[in-house]
Amino acid sequence: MTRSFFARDSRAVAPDLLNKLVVRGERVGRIVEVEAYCGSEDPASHAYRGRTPRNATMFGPAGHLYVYFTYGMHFCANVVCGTDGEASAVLLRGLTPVAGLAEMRAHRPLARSDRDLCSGPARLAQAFSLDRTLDGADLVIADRGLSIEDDGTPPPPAPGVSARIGVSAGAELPWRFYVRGAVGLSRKG
DNA sequence: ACCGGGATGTTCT
DNA sequence: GAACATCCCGGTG
Repeated sequence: MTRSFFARDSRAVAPDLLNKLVVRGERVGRIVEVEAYCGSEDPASHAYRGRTPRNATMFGPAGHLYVYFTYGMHFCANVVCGTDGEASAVLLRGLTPVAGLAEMRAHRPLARSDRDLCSGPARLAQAFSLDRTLDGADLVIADRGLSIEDDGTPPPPAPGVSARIGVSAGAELPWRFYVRGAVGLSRKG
């Protein structure tokens, strides 16, 4: 994808990311669920209370990956959006496994089925081996072998929209977007 | 199928 | 010292 694709408000980028591909070597997944986080205007965003060492990548230029560690054991991955200094991002929450499933399984030994390889933000991070070493990777130039690609499949004309999952502050904001009925959603829908 | 609780440690108050 | 953009397992129905 181009830099300008990401350099918009995360609430605009999020639905446009649906049906795009996450590519890392043999591993490929189609994006079916995302959430937008909007910097200073969003109480659920890590950037709400300003810049810290942890969220520094969010404040940088668009098109880079922001990876954070949570619950003492999980990584989650965001795509940085907006303009430099703005701190808006899109959380990747669910992918349909497309290729490289054997490699994904190897990194997700506890997954009950292939449907669960990438059906959640920490699950897909595990399946694609996304950790701290990927924080800041430039997705536009396939930095560290990771990129987001367009295979010509358009986003759904009418995506599912709901409140974001697992947040307390800003719980009412409808900034989760998903492909209805897709394999790899973090919840049935 | 659905629900409840424990794991585990970084980050910020 | 509390909260945390979660996951997994084992219980029950």
